[in-house]
Amino acid sequence: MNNSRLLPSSGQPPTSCARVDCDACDVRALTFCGDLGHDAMSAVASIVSRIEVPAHALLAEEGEQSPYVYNVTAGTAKLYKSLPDGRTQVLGFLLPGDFLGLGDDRLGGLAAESLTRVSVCRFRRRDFENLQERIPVLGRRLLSLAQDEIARSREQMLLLGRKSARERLASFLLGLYDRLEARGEANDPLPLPMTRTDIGDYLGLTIETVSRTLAAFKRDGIISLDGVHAVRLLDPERMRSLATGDEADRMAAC
Amino acid sequence: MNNSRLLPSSGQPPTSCARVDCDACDVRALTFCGDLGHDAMSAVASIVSRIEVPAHALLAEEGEQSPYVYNVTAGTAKLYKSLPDGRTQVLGFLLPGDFLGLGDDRLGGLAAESLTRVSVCRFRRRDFENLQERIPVLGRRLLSLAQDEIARSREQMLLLGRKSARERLASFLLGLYDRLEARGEANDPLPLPMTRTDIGDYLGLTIETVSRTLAAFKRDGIISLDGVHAVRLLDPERMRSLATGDEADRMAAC
DNA sequence: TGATAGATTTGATCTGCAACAAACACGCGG
DNA sequence: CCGCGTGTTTGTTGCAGATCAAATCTATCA
Repeated sequence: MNNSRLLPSSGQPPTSCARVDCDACDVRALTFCGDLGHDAMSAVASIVSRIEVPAHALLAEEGEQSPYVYNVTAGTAKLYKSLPDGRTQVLGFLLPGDFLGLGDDRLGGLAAESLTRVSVCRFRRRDFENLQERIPVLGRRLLSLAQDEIARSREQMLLLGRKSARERLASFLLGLYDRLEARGEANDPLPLPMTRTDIGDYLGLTIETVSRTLAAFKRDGIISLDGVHAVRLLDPERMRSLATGDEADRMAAC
Repeated sequence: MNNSRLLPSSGQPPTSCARVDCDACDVRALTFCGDLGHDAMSAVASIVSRIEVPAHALLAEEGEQSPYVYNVTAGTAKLYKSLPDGRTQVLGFLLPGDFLGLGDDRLGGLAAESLTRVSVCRFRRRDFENLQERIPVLGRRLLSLAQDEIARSREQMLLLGRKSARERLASFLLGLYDRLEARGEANDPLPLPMTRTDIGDYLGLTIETVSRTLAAFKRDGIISLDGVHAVRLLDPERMRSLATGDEADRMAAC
């Protein structure tokens, strides 16, 4: 069913392995490297590999601990888990600046797949854990990232357990909008690199419901579709009230 | 709607504040205190208060950062988040040995309420964070707990997004069963200190569906009910295959 | 440019669970 | 021991979203 290529986990990296220039990195502030001093940074730089990953490649597989952890610097990836019969839940989308490697070594683990061409900083998990021992601030930074992740997961549990399809879509679009905003990336035509299937699997809906709900938003003048992989939020604040359930769909018949 | 009493957050503790004897603590191994040396332990002991909390008291409220973090040593509590119109999602149940304070200071935060009488070790958040700075192993231990939490949350997202009502109930019962097992606590008549409403809000179902599904399990001979607040899992392995969706309900009509 | 396969949209129908309703159990205080 | 309130079970009905089906769009490549 999933015919993605798995990245070779050893040997030469798929593409280039240029010398790493962390000073020029524009997602540093978003991840664990942000507030490291010069010595810590060179320790990090000494164990990193810059890798270019093609679209639709597996970065990690379910059921086995990935020997690597990653920091995404460009592109988009998805994290997901599946049931034996194929039902799958997308747990989140990784954007530039996001870290992959927290909690994915527990229980059944999770799978990670690039949706677009993706650039990552790759670390051997062992090396990375050693570094944590030696650089206390790194551990603290990771704990902070882990807490963000926990808070985000809880918000998503509320969505999956209690929100309607409209509220789910609104939350999703707005969440992406805000995350890109925070990164200083373009979000006015909001890019949607994932398929409708990915969106449905993220929101606990079917692709048909995703499609119909987007069509309804368009009819209601809340969004405009710019092809299949881009949306414009015509009224972000209206969208925000839809997402939180404030708006009890008062103006359905306008 | 929720008329629980909020614990006084200052002044004298609700009940006793006996001198703390961490050596005698039987949940130490389960939480962050587990592998601390003698010095670290006395540093922890110097900032802890042992508190007895009555049933149905709020330990933390949504929308504001609790000035405390807690370690549960006895009893059960629930964590939850709500939407403005009252729909609520229970995020988890705290059992003895569970830590409360990871990620609850982010975003809208969450509420925590005791279901039974609960004993906790309470720490002023500030004190606790200072301690983290001074005792590196503490931070590492918390990061590990945070990663467990992330993995558990992901499993729950899969449940909420993709599992049927039967699978959800089976997962819930089995999860509680296994957690009590891991703590060396009684689980054969499996105690259910929470209400059907709590279970429904945890699983993204209504109380009626919870009740009907339990009744169906009973008819199918998978469980027996021991009053309303205790269940016996008559065939844990059957339950396990139900929970993971392996069992495509092949034997419904027996 | 045209053929082809996969993705998306749209339509029709079905169903699992929600919503509403009412009977029932049980714990607690008088 | 009774009466009351809250929580639970059971019955009935309705609907949001799933499922099944088919038309349309889009991307890719010869």
